[in-house]
Amino acid sequence: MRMTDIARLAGVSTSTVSRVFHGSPLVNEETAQRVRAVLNDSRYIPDGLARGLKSGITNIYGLVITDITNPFFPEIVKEFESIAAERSREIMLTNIDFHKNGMGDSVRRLLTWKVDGVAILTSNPDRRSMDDLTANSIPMATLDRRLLGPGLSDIAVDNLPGMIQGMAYLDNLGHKKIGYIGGLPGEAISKHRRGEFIHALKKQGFAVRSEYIKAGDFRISGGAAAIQELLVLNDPPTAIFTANDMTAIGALHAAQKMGYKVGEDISIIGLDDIAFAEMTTPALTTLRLSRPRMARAFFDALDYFGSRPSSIGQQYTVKTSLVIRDSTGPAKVKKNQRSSR
Amino acid sequence: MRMTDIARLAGVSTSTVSRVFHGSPLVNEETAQRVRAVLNDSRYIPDGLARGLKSGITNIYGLVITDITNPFFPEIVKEFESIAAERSREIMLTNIDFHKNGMGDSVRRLLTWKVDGVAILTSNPDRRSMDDLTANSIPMATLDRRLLGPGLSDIAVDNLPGMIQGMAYLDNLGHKKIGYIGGLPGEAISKHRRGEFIHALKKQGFAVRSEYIKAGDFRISGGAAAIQELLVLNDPPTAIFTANDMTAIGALHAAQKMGYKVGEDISIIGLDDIAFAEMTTPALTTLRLSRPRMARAFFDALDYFGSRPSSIGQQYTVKTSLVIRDSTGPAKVKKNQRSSR
DNA sequence: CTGAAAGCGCTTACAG
DNA sequence: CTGAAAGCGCTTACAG
Repeated sequence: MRMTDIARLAGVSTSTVSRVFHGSPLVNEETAQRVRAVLNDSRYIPDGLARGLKSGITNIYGLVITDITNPFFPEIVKEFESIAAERSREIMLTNIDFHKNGMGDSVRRLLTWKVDGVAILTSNPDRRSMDDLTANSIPMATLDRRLLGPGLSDIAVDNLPGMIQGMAYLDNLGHKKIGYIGGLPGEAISKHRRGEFIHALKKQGFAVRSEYIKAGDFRISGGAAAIQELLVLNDPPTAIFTANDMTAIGALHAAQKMGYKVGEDISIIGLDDIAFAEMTTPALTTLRLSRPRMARAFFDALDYFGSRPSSIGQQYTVKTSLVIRDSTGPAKVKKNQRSSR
Repeated sequence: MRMTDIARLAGVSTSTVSRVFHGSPLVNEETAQRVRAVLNDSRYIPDGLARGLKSGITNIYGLVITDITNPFFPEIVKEFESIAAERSREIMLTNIDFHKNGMGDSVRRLLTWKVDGVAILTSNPDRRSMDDLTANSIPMATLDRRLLGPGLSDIAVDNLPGMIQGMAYLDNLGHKKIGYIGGLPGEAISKHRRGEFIHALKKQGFAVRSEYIKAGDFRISGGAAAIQELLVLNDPPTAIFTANDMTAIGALHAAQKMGYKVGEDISIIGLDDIAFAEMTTPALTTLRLSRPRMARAFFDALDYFGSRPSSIGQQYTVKTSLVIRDSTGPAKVKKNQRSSR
């Protein structure tokens, strides 16, 4: 059923149907009611292609994801979709992992569909692709890049509140020697996050010991490798922060394999609070990054540009907070350490 | 840059540009080369809206997901997207969890965008929505419903091979008493899956004991509740199959809380092999359901309809296979049980 | 082998 | 307050 059919049935022009459909006040109430009746009876569904072609607005937002199987992302996607559905927006999903051309292909496809905005959920979006988007006046929202521009907003993660809570909590438990397993060495986000760790460490009056700070890769394997190096030190840390939950989970398992009781012999703190953080044994103490808030920020960021796609974007920030579970506990004074004095 | 501009630059009509762009052989090679040069130089990106409006083909596939945060789905979505990208198809994602109108809104939105097909990744798609899709000649592929029709294919999961392997494996380990924690009682898939369990049980010559078969809900909580009932029996099972990994993980944690050593005192077998199955402690023995194969089947199912959206669909089947990890081990003869004789 | 023309289903100035 | 008309950027018979 096309708008033309509705118009014929209601005895008006398509112009009027279109106005009624979009709730324009420029229509006589009686006429509007008649049209609405026909619209409902026929269960009219508009043609998004025609509407988009004519108006230049598709109400589609593109979502560029690094790797949807990383449990951090589905929760954001879900919330984002939920908000989008409420506002009659669509989501076009592109996963860029394993695509040889990086973001290039994704963006090309998104441009084909004239999306109204793109949420880029990767820490390393490539410059060329972003330029293509800018050239076509398509607004973007990025993750933790902290760079703004025309049609470009950013959603940053502020780990400091959670880190500071975590340090105070560890201090209470008697910990003094705090380690850190970071993200991939090359990435800006890794550097920033490590900075936050050091800042919180100092704030609590803990010593900054460079041998306690290792790089990871945001994955299970990196966490496992790094904690092995830390636990093998002569005077190892008694508690360890990590750059994300995957790293913490890797560290947790590796420590267990080495014979440590996590939460007793060694305390481990994650970051993100993915759903599986409470499924590990012991359940993971972590810094929660609210996924609903992230999703809301991304949506707001894109929505903000509305009809002015080239206005300067805004910086949004989402804070973390400490969630205490069982992978942390009182600092343990090792018996063999005492006896060796 | 529109096609009109390309035509002007190349000194031909838009008809010719269109033909060249789509690789039609009806164009003189010299002309084609000239057009291709302009196409490349200008980095022409077609307008999907205009193309779709005119041709009736969008190359967009809709994906209807129950809950993207259930780790079973992202892996399918990822593979599906990867195949789609290769074939220049788009994915429009709709998550139906928490949407009051169930699939209704999702389908309405998908109809607005004239998607070429819809993959429905939920065990309970509502009839009305499917009828709407059928009425609009939009092909569908469903998950484990085992019903075909015009424009309707199905991807079934065959758990028997994995179940049978699992039974033989348990038999070797000396187990005789095998329990099962199923899915949500109402759903057809739960009934089917339980049937497969019983079939495999008999095939291995194990006794079918109704008190060993409990319902779950495909979630952590259901698995936890059910295993508590099983372990409290006078003569409890020594090994337990589950309807999915989430159920198994819930069971694993609950058993541990009750003081059981999983893999020693009690063996637990999951189903799916989600990524986190190897992250539990102990790592989960499970029946793997290949997600790449599932995704491929869904894509093929939709692709199959091509230009005949109303032809009768096909039944696809994906088999499971046993993956042995640490949540299973030799059957234990309980000391107190022996002494109580 | 190539182009002029119609038309997909809408929206939106414009005229009345 | 309402409608006729143009046009968004393509594709596709049709004619030559």
